[in-house]
Amino acid sequence: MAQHDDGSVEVESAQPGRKRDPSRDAQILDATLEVLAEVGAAGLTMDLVAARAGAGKATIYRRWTSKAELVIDAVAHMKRNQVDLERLPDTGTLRGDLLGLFKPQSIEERERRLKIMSGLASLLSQEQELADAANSAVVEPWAEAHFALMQRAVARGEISASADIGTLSQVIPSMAAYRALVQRKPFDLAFLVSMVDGVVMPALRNQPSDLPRDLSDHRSDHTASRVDGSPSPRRTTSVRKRSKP
Amino acid sequence: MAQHDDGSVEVESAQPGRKRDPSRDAQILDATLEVLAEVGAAGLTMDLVAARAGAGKATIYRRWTSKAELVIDAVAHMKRNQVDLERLPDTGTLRGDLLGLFKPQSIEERERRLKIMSGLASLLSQEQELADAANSAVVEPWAEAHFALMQRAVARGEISASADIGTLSQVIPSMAAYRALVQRKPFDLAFLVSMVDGVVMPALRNQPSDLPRDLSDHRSDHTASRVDGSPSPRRTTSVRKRSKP
DNA sequence: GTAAATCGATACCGGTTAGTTTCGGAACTT
DNA sequence: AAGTTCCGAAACTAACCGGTATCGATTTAC
Repeated sequence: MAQHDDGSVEVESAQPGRKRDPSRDAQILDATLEVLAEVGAAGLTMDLVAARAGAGKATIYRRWTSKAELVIDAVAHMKRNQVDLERLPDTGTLRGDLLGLFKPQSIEERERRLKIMSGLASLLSQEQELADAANSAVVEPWAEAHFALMQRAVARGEISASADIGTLSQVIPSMAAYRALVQRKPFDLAFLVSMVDGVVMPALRNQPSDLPRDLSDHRSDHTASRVDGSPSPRRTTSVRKRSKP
Repeated sequence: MAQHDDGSVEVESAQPGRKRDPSRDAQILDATLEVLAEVGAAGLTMDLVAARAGAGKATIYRRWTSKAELVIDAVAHMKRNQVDLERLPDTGTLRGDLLGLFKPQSIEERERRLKIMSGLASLLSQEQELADAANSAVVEPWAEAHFALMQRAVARGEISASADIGTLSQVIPSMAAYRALVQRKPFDLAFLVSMVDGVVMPALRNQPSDLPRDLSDHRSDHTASRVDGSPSPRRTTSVRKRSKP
């Protein structure tokens, strides 16, 4: 900023002409998020965003240099109104607090966020199939292994039979995958040890059954379907073609 | 299949000519995975795959109808050689078994898988920035909230101060994100309850410190950086441009 | 009122890439 | 050896899309 002799700071002399509306930015970012949630990042085009925002492409390029920057900015934009750390639930018990996080913040807002997140992943899965394939190729077998190990530990009496090993067997594989996929941190021994010693082993040493239940006690719908620990039937994603039409 | 009067089944009469080599399929799928790991799904082109496989594009299109099917098939293909449920470690303790899973299976093979998975997500992160933005917009604030709640529960004496709340505060948000991103299952109350009652609460009720340690006791490098539970400085992903060059 | 600046719309350019076609050669069957 | 089928290479087509340029309309400061 240029400093003048008289100590005044140089001000851009006001020019005639229309002013750029800054609130337009948010509208465009919102439109971007909507398109993202609908067609996914793979199907997102600048023309779609422009049409949705009721704007010209030129207007968008006047504000962001590229599609990449627009999308990144839009995703960062959705941070606003996220969980408010000043207004946390306070029910007296940790369990109540954790569950309380579910309701207070507008539930449809979280739904929207997850939809956008799915839209991002629809990069991953223009066809949902791809995400399925990745999950069943990497995470599921791993979770099955954990499940089998835990089941064996139950059998030998090392851990309580009432532990929710269906859920617990998915914790490390899922978090490792998320870590690799999004956080891009290595799956190293340090991570594994803190997961085993900080999460899984402590959890296994407690029976969840003697905890208070103030919400309906849904049993997990996502527990491993392999109750016997047997290997799952290998899902053959056979999309091979036999002959061309 | 046509049935004849004499009871014999019609057999395709063998024709002269070269036979299609089925092992070529696996080579092409492997090439696809290699390319996937190197340039990501976004940068994957049929020409790259063909070149890597030493094949013509026509050969690929003779076997798969589209790029999407090829990639899905390739991802499903990598399921082979996954964790072998028949050869699980057996160290006598669950903790040992869980940690034992880390070594036995060829470690570079798992590295490769995670690389492929990252390749898939490089859709997500043509620029790593996008994944960062998504993570810090959705998961991090959520984990911070959990961290704050847990810290409060420690302060009031409800849970042990030795619990690894840095790691534990990330469990539910990360798994919810993975669930939304890849598994495409809803984040509903049933899931939340089984995570809270099956994983987090049981884990919090145990001190990890009195567990046996037979591996170096790395403390988690991934614990929440907010040790005081204060809201993080809002990361302004400001990629906006000021003026066109 | 007028000049400057932004606006939405639209046409356009250029690069990329999925998918097709063609072709000469090689392999396998009879 | 002959006939047939598959092969890799490469040229080709067509579509899509990011990004730019242009234009007439509109707004606002002076």
